[in-house]
Formats: sequence, C-alpha cells, structure tokens
Amino acid sequence: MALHRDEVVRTALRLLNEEGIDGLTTRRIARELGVQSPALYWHFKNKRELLDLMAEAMLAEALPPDREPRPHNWPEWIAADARAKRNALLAYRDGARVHAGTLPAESELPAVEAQLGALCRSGLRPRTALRLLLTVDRYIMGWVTEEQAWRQDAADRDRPPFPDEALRELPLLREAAEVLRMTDHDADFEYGLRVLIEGFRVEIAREAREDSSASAARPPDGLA
Amino acid sequence: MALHRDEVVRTALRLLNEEGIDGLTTRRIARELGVQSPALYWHFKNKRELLDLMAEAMLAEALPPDREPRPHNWPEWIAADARAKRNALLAYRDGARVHAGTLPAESELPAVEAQLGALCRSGLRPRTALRLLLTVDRYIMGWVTEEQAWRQDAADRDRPPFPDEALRELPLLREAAEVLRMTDHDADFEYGLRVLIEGFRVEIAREAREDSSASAARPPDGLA
DNA sequence: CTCGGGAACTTATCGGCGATAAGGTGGGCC
DNA sequence: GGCCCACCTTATCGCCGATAAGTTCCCGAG
Repeated sequence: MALHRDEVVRTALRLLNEEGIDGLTTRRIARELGVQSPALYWHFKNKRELLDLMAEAMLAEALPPDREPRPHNWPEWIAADARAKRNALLAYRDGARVHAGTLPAESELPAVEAQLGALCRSGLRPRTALRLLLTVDRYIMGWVTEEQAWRQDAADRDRPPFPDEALRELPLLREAAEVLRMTDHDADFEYGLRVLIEGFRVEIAREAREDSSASAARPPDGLA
Repeated sequence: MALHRDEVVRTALRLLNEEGIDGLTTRRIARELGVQSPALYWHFKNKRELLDLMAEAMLAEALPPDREPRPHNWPEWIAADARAKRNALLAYRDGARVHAGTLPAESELPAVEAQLGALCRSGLRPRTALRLLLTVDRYIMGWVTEEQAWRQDAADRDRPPFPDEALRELPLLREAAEVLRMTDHDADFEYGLRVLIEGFRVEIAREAREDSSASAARPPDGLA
C-alpha cells in the first residue's frame, strides 16, 4: 500500500519539532519517508494542503472534534478548551504559525454549533456566544505565536532577554520584570484568559439586563 | 548619497501592499529602487532586518514612540491605542505577519515604562499593568492576523465564505452568521476589546480589595 | 593636483526551495 | 497474456536569499 496521507502527516509533524517550520521542506520530509520529493505531490496538491492537514491533526489530538461540551458552567470548559488548545499548539515547534494560515473548514462547523448550543443553554445569545469563541481563539493564537517566537529566540541566542542594566532607569518595568521576561508563560497566559472570561461575564450580565428590560418588545438578537 | 535605509523601507512597505509578503522578494524591492538585489545587503544584514524595520516604521506612523499617555481614564486610551495599532497593521497587506516575527527592541522599553506609569497612577500594580498591555497586544495580533488572512482569502477566490446551505442544519450559527462570516470586522474587534477591558476592570477591583485588606502586612507586589 | 581608500554598487554564482512534466514499474483484473 | 492505473522516479524549471569578488566614483590628505 505504500505511503498514506496519515503517515506523511505524522512524519511531517515529527520533523516539525526537529527542524522548525523553516526547515520543514518537501525534500526533507520525503527523505525521512525514504522517497523522492515529487512523490508527495501524488498525495497532496501542494505544501499548503499538507500544512493544513498537519494543523488539523495537531488540534485533533487535544480537542477531538466530536467531543461534548458540558453545558453547565461555561467559564470552566471554555477555559479548559483554551488550555487544551494552547497545549496542542505548544506541543509542536512553530505550532501556532502552522495553524495560523488555515481557515476553518466546513467540516468543523458542527463542532462549533455544539459549543454554541452549550453556551446558549447557559443563557448567552448566539451572536455573543460565537464572539466569545472567536475572541478567546484569537487571544490564544496571538499568545502562542508570541510565546513560541520567544522560546525559539531564547533557544537560539544565549543572551538573556532584557538584562538588568537595560532596566536601570525603568523602575516599573523592573518591578514587573518576571512578566516582561516571560519567565512563567503558563501563569501569564492563565491571567489573560481569566481576564477575558471575567469580561464576558460582565458583558453577558449586561446583555441579560437589556434583554429582560426589552423582552416583550423585541425577541433576543433580532430574530423574529 | 544614493540609497538610504529609510528610502528602502518606504519602498518595501509600498510594495508590500501591491505584492503581499510572499511576493516581497529582495529582487523585487531592488528592481523597484532601480538597483540590483545584492545592493540591499550593503544596507541591511539580511531580509529579516529589513522586515523588522518595516514593522517598526508601520507602527511608528500610528503610535509615535514618544507619545504621552494621558493618565486619567486608562480604559479610554488603552482602547484608543489598541485601535490605532490595529489600524496601523491593517494599513499594509500582511501587516500582522510582518510584525509577528519581531521582538520588542530595548529602545521601545521607555515607551512601555511611560504607559506603565500612566496605568499605575490609575492605581494598577506594575505587574498587572504590564500584563494588561501584553494581553491586549496579543489579542490585537491574533485578531489582525486572522482578519488579514480572511480578507486576503476573500479577495483571492470569489466563493462566499460559508454559503447558506452549509448552515442549514446549524441554526445557532445561522443566527450568528454575520459574526461567522466576519462582515463587520470593526464591530467584532471592538466587542472583544471592550470585553478585555471590562475584564481588567474586574480584575483590578479584585486586586484593590486584596491590597486594602492586606496593606498593612505586605506592601504591594512583594517589593520591599 | 593626485592618488589612496572606502562607500556603494554590479556581476557572477551558490545551494536550496516548491512545483511540474514525463517516464518507469509492478500488481490486480479481464 | 496483456493492459491499466496507482505510485513513484528522474530531470528540470524558475525563483529565492545570500555571498564573493570586482568596479566605480567621490573626497580628503599630502
């Protein structure tokens, strides 16, 4: 049966960790598979398609698309999903950059619908629920992109990021140096995530107030 | 005096809008300047350095590094800065991707210190203030990266993003279709930004409560 | 006035990239 | 027995970032 797409994707993901996205060439992947590079074009129409499948596989490990969101207590599972997604992206070098180029496929829409369902059962409007998902997602992507660039940079050169003498005249930055130097990525990510969720709590409460004060006159979200 | 770095950077930024980041090659830039491509390596040590300067110039237009944040009413100027940064990134094709690779230079630290100063005069702790800046920044980067990928994708192919029939069995997504299809980037960005700021209000209030209840025992943020 | 030197560029070339074209090969099916 | 097609190879294309080495030309010291 020779090569299969799955095998290529798995090998490419393994190589990604060794070489980084810039070192991940079709020739390198082919060599690893004991094959010549044009052979890959039998299985994928181009490199972008392979990268898309890699991104999909990366996330499928941590967030199986058919999982069931528990409707009660949305802040908890939203946060859990966010952590899972971050971890999935962190599991591969340049994971965020690989994922960044991809569009949501139509095949992923039912999973989103299920999440919206859970959120709406907690009282959110569909629009708000989707915005919540998108906002959290973008925070994760921005965060991990930066985090991986930082980690890579730290691994490359040996100089510490912002030496003490650079902060001599900058007392506030010196006081927040651990945050500036990102010594604890997990805690800093968690902080932003919590802030986002708190913000949504506020927004949703405000929305509920508006809805109840105008409920008789107008059904929620303009849908007749 | 021949070519100067500034002129190259300006030309490269103009070309960026015409060709996109993938079409922005050293040969293309050189041709535009009436010069051979190795000439650029007299002015820049490599392409990365040119891209870094482009990123810097991009943001300097909208957010001059020596501007003065007004200390009163932080939510307002944080939001204004966020909008300005998004607009600066949007002003050039693939602006977010160009900016993404860059690290903060030490020369930008004083501007950050000034922002921290303004936030702290509003009662935030330095750590919280810096986390706020970083969190908002990552939201912006994640957002605009996605937004530009989407816009580019929409410009490339003519098919509408998620056709109605794909949402037939997905009533909640159908109800939130404007958000899904990102018909109003500005409003959706603004929404997430507002949520973030609301979240920080909550977090800061909580922090103030903790500080006041333990103020005698422990000075803020562990600094003696 | 000249002439050395360096700033600013050119020409030539390198190795590597994604991708395509065209050709080979072997196993299953009529 | 012969054909077909899935799957791969070899050859090659045009382009990329980057370097090496050579050229031009201005400017200031003597």
